[in-house]
Amino acid sequence: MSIAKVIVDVQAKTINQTFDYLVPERFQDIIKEGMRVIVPFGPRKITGFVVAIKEESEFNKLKPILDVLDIQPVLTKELLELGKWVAEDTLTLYITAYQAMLPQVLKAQYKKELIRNTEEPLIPEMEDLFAGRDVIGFEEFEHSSISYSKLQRAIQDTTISINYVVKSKVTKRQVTYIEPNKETYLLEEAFMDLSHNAKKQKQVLSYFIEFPEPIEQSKLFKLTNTNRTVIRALLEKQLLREYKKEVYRNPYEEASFQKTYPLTLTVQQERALEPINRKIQQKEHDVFLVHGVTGSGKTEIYLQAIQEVLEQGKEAIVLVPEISLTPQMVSRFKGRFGEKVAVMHSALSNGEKYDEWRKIQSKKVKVVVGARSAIFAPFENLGIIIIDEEHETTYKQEDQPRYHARDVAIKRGQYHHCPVVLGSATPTLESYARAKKGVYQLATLSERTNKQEMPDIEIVDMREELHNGNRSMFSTRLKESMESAINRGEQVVLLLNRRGYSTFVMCRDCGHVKQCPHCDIALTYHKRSNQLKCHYCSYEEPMPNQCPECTSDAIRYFGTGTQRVEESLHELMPHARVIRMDVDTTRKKGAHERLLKSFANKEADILLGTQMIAKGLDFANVTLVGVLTADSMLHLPDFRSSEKTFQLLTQVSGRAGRHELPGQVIVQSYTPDHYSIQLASEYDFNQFFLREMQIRKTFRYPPYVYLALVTVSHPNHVKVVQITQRIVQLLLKVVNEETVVLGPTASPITRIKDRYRYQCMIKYRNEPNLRKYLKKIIDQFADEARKEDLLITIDMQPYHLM
DNA sequence: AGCACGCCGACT
DNA sequence: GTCGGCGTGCTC
Repeated sequence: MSIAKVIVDVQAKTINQTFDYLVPERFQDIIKEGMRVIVPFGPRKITGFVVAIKEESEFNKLKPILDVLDIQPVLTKELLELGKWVAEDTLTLYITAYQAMLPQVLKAQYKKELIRNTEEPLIPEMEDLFAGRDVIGFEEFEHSSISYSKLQRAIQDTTISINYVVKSKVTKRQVTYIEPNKETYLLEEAFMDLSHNAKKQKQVLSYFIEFPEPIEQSKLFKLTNTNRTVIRALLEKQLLREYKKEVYRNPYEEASFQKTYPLTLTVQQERALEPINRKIQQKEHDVFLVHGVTGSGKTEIYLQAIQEVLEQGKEAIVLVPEISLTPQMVSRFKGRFGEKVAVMHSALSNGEKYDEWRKIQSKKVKVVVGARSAIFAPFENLGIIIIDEEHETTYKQEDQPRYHARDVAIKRGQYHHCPVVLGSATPTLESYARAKKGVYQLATLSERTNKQEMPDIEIVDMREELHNGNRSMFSTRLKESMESAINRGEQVVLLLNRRGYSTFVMCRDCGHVKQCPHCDIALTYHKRSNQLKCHYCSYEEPMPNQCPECTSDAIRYFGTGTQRVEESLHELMPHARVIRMDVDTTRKKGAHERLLKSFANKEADILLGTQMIAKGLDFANVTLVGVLTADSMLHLPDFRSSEKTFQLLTQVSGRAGRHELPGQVIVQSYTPDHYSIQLASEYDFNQFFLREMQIRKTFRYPPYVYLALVTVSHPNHVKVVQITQRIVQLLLKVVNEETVVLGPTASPITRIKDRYRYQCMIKYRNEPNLRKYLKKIIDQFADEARKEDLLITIDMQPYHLM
C-alpha cells in the first residue's frame, strides 16, 4: 500500500510540513502528485495537496485519504516545486503558496453539521432544534440557547454526531439544449393534433420539423420568440427532450477581434527580436530587458517571439499590469492568436477565471495574457515568458505570499530553459542595472515605429501661478491649451495623480482634521454618500455639520479628488464634455471598457482620471495630455518616489500624439526643478538612471542593497516597541557587519484597526542565511504571538514600506 | 487554525 | 450538578 505526503489546508506555522496518509486501494491508480484530496485531520476533515507518493512512512498509525477531488492534478510537478520555493523565499506557509497558484474556486469551504443517529427521543431542546430533520447546520445549534455540555453529552452517548463537510466552490456553467424526442413524422402528427390556440407550441414544433437537431435553449427562444413555459409543455408531452451540457464561460464571447498579421519590423525591433528568437530555438534560458520608448513597438516584438514559440509547439505567458486597463492589448493578442489565447485578470468573475484556467490546464490554449498571478499558469512546455511594463509595482503581491512575479518568471524560465523578456519604457533601476552589468541582455528601442517625435513636455510652475493670483488647479497655460485643442476638435487626457492626496475634512476655524478613531490616518470624504470613510479599516461616519472640537460650522473638505476637478472643469469650461475615470466610476463590471469606448468614439472632449489612464491607452485624436499635480507623490516616505514620478510622467506623455497629429504635454508642478520632473520632460532616461543610482548608493537603497522589512503589530504601543527592539537586537547579533539593521521605527501609518505598528528594516548585500535567522526569530516569538495578540510579518524586497 | 480536554470558579 | 471561560497540547 502506498503513502501520500500531503500539505494540509491549515494556516499555522506548526502545521507547515507534510503529513503522511495511506492511499486506499480504490485510489491506488488514481491518485497523483499535485491532486487535491480530503483527509482526516484530528476530528476534522480538510483538503490538502498531495506533494509526493512513496512506499514507506516513519509513522505507524496512518489514517487513510478519504477522497480525491481532482481527475487531473491541479499542480504540475514543476508548480509543486515552484510553490515550495515561493513559500521558502517569501517566508510564508506552503499551503498559502499553493493556494495562490490556483483559481479561487478550487479553495474549499468547510462546514460543520450535526447528525441525529437515533429514532429514540432526544432531550426536548434537541428535539426542538432538529424539528424533525436528521441533519442540521452546526450554526443552528450555535444560535440556539442550548448549552455546549448538553451537546457533548449527546455526542458521548452517540445519539448525535458531528460531521465535518468539505464543500467545493466550483460551479461549472451549464447550457440547456433542446432536441426532438420523436421521429419527424411523429412530430408532424403531433403538430396536427395540437389545439388551435396552442400557436406557440406549433411554432416550435414546426421549427424542429424543419431542423431536427439539438439547439441551445436560449437560441430557440430567440428564433421562435417563445419562452420556457411553451417548451415545458412540449417536454411534458414528450415531444421534445432536454439535456444539459457543461461549457466554458467566455468573457470575450460578444467581442470579435480583428485578425492581425505580423508587421514588418524596424531595424531596431529586428535587432531586439533576433537574440530572443535564437534563445527560443536553442532552448536556453536568458533574461532580456527591452527598453523601448512608448510607441517603439515592443508589443510587436512580443507577438513575433510568441509566434516563434508556437511554431516550436510550446506555450507562452504574457504578464501585463492590470489587463482590464488595456483592452487594446487584449485585442492585439486575440487578434493575432485567436482561440489560442486565455485571458486572466481581476475583472473576471471567479467562474470565468476558473474557466480560463481550465483552458490552460486542458491544453486548449497556448498563450495566456494576464495579471500577476498568471505567472502560475499550469503550462508544461513553456517557450517564453514576457513581462510587459516591467517596472509596474503590481507585479509584487502585497499580501502573502509576497512574491514578485519577475522572480517567479525567472525561476520558471530556468526550469523550462526558455527566455524571459522584460519590457518597459522606464525600467526599474534594479533591472536596468542588471542589464548594464550584463546579467540581463539589453535591447534598446529609441525610435517610434511611425517615426513620430515624442511630444513636447512643458513644465508649468504652479507657485508662479499662485503668485499671479491664479488659485485654481488649472494653470493659464493648461486652460488655454485645452480650449484650443477642443476648438480644433481634438481630445484631451487629464491625469490627476492622486497618490498622497485625498479629500480630508478640516475645520477652517480651529484646524481640526477628522481622523479615524481606529487608525492614524485622516478620514476620506465621499461625496456620493456624504460619508467619511477610513481606507484602512472601512470605518464610516456621516459628514458632520459642525466641528466636533470647536462647534464651528466652517468644517470643509479639502484636497483634490477627481470629483472636485470635474466640478471646477465644468465651471471653467461649461461646454466641454468630460469623462471621469476613477475607482468610483469604474466599479461596475465592464464600466472601464465602456468609458474608454465612448471616449474613443469622441463622445467626450476630456478624459479625466487617476493613474489608471496613464497606461497603454492609445487614442488617435488625443493631442494634449495634462498632468495636474506632477509632484504629489514625490514627498511620500518612499525611496522609490522619484523613480515613480519619472515613470508616471514618461508613461503619460506617451499618450499624446501617437498618430498623425502632433502631441503636447503640460505638466503642472510645485517643484518644477526636481530632477525627476526635469529629466522626464527631456526624455532622458539614462541621465535619470545615473542620477538616481547615485542617490541610492549614498543612502544605501536598492539596487545597491537588498531590503527586508519586519513589521510588528500589537494593540499596546509600548509592547510593540519593546518587541521590535528585541528583534533588532537579535538580528544585530547574527548578521554580518556591513548589514544595516534599522529600528524600531514607527510604520508610516502607525496605527491601523487599533493596532500599533512598528518595523525593523534590514539592508543587506550578502546574507545567505538571513531567511533562516528571520524564521528562527519569529519562531522564538511564536508563544507570545499565541498568547498575546502579537503579529509579526516579514516582507522580503518590500515595495511599500507601510 | 481549530478542536478536545481538563481545570476552575460561579451559580442554580 | 451545570455552565461557561480559558490554558494546553495535538493534528499523519
